[in-house]
Amino acid sequence: MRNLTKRQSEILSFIEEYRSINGYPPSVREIAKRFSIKSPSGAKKHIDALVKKGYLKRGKGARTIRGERFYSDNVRMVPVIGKVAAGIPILAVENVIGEVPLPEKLSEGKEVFILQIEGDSMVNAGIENGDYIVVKGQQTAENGDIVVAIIDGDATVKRFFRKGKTIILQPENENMKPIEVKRGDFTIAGKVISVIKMLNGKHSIL
Amino acid sequence: MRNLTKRQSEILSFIEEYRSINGYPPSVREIAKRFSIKSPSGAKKHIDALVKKGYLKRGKGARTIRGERFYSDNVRMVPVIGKVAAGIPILAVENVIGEVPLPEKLSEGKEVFILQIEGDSMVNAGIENGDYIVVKGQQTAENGDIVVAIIDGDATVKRFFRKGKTIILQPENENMKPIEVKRGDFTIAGKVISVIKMLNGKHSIL
DNA sequence: TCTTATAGTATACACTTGTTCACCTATTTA
DNA sequence: TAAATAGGTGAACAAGTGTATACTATAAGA
Repeated sequence: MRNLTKRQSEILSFIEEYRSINGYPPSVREIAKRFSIKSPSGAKKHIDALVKKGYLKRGKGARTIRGERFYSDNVRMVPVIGKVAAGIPILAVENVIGEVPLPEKLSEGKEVFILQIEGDSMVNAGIENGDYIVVKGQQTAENGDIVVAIIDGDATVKRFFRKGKTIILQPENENMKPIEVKRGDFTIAGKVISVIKMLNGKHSIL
Repeated sequence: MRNLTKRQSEILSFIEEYRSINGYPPSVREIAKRFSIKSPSGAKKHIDALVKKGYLKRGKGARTIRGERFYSDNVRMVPVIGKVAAGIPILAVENVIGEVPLPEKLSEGKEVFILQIEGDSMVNAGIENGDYIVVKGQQTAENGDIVVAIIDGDATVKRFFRKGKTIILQPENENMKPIEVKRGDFTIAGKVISVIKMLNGKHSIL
């Protein structure tokens, strides 16, 4: 990546901003208009320079300016689950207290939901009381995965291990002991794919 | 939002996917081609239906299809900053490696950006190597805030304290000592408002 | 039965858009 | 000094693109 002139940098910023706001890139003439350049060829020179320096790419046809960076801007609405009521499936509408739009990489797969953590059993994994976890709904897990497990109707977050026929749910807290599950009323609700910590005032994601 | 027909749903998905891959939406004829519709007006009918049902909006000119749910006002595109190059302002385009849409509560204010953490100096605050922090750009801070500080061109994340005239940058790691800053080349880039931990495969938010 | 919505074909047209070419002026570099 | 780079103007043109119109056909509802 070579250095940009002040003008080129301004124009690149405008293209990014325009695209971010509108969802599609500006036309050459719109760029020219924004910078009071009176001829489309004037703006084109800048675009060509930005392409040459590796900041932009061009497709065929109208409005096909493309930033070299990858834009992961698919957004999916993800339900936020409140206190899980006993006997009601975790994703049932009764448990949903809100919805949050999350980007693709934070909401991979289809059955994704958000839970707020109560308790300190996973502090050593960086998951603290009040944090939100993004959970990918699945019924299986591999050794070492952090999972949301339902034991006798109560949801709990632990690290999952299977040793032969017994399943061990391991807290990440030196003051707490692992839970050994022997096929009681036990299901895996999902796997934790990311953690969101709110440090602002209300500590709320909604 | 009214229901979509199977065909309309397919076409909406294609538009979203195309835009996600290319950075700009498809033209009417490209949509027609993809679905072996032999006339542009055939594809246009579907677009009109999707607009009517509230899933798409149209601008003026070529390739100005806009997905309605991507750009609801409670989502804001937030730049992801790569390695901060010396001498270049942290938010300059040269440092930006991508963009991620974040919900309102995760992107409050205007000058918000995302940084990836290098190092373990804040582990006791639940901020670990590889985590992403959402930073609200501001030049001041209050005692106890976790801030991104620039010292001699290097960006560092620490807890901020001011005692009289000296500023103390406190790591959250028992193995590290606090840094005392005496008004050298020191600026605050922003305050950390949330932390995003990626536990999935690639640990990448992009 | 009539109406509406969905889905598609074919043709035509106007406007948007990208691009090229010639020409101009500074500033920087070899 | 000559050459390259950056920045800009103006006119003209070809291709891409959106849209309108007319026509056909099927399925669902009132």
